[in-house]
Amino acid sequence: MALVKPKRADARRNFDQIVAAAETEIARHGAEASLEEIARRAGVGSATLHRHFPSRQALLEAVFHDRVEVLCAQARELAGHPDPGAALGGWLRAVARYGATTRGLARSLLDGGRAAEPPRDSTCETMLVDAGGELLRLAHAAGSVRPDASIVDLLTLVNAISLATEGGADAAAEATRLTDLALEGVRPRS
Amino acid sequence: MALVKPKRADARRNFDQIVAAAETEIARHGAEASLEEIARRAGVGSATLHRHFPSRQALLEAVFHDRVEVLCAQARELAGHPDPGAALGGWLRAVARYGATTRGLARSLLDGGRAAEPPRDSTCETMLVDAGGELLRLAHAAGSVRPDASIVDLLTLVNAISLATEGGADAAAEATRLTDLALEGVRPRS
DNA sequence: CAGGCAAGCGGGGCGCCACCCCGTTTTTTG
DNA sequence: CAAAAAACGGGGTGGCGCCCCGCTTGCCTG
Repeated sequence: MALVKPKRADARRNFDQIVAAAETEIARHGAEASLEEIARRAGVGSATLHRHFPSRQALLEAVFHDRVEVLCAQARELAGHPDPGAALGGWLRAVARYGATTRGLARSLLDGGRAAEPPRDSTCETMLVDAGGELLRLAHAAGSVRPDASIVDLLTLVNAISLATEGGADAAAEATRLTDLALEGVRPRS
Repeated sequence: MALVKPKRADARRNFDQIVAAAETEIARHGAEASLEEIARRAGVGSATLHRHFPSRQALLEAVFHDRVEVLCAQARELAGHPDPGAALGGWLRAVARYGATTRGLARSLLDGGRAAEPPRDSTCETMLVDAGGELLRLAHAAGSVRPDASIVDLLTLVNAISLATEGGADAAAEATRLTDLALEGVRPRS
């Protein structure tokens, strides 16, 4: 929470240019976009890219941080909703839709979960876990969610759906439909 | 259905050796294993590998064909089960477990679904769709599955779960748990 | 405002990979 | 057994991720 180590002006400029270039390049070619190409489009040597982002995952986190923050803000907003079960469901649907339509995001979150590296705080994954955890807590209290469902389970499920539907025709609709299926269950309600 | 074009003896031998090498190499390094390394271990030039398998997907299909066939056989067996809903559920759980514990399989099925290439029949995906479709038909008839759930939906869901849990500690248990969650629904049963 | 120094830069090299060309070898066939 | 057909594989090409190291640039102090 302390202020970040101040960077030199050119370093910050390059950092931003790399993130911007990565954003368009990942949107075009997915999470496996060429780092060399990103550096080229950012007008930067490839060594500079690797210095700022020691791993592909680090770059992905930087690219998607803002978008994930938006989802977290939505979660905080929904926390005031009168029906906690509906709030949680709605948020999970939103997460699924977001992941399915934003190329690379789902893959990024998946790898983030398995990172062998120092699980630095404030990763996209922990942000979502924290924001969603509160919604789940409320839903649990209201008895509208199975008690054995954890937030990590739910996010894994939703993220898996994003991953599987990403890139298909009308990925948003597909992701929403599958999320509905998983939330309501495959067996018909009595 | 007709007999396949007879191959030369050495061609068949190399084919088999490549598949065997790919099997161990994919088990070790996942679906993105190095094709060069596979060729090397098979004692074959890389050109030979590319001649037999024009795409990575083609190789994956060859490697996993037998294992998928086993799953399909299980489905046919379960078709005689007295409770069609339980039969379908059990089979989907089995598919999830299989995909989560067999490195590369889930990825292979996912890419297979989005293949831009000639969707040749008898792919792993169509095999599973056919075998599972029969189970779903029976379950639908018995009213133990939501009518709007298609077999493609269910397999996509289950495969997504495999993909997300693959590689984690105790992937089988995790995959089974998430599949349960999706089948029963996140909302508690009344 | 000037000078020194550390922080940052990026060209270029290394090792690995997918994919393909084409002269050579092996198998089949009549 | 010889010629045609089929398959083989060494080696080339282009691209990539990653890193080393001599050079440049911005910053901070006096």
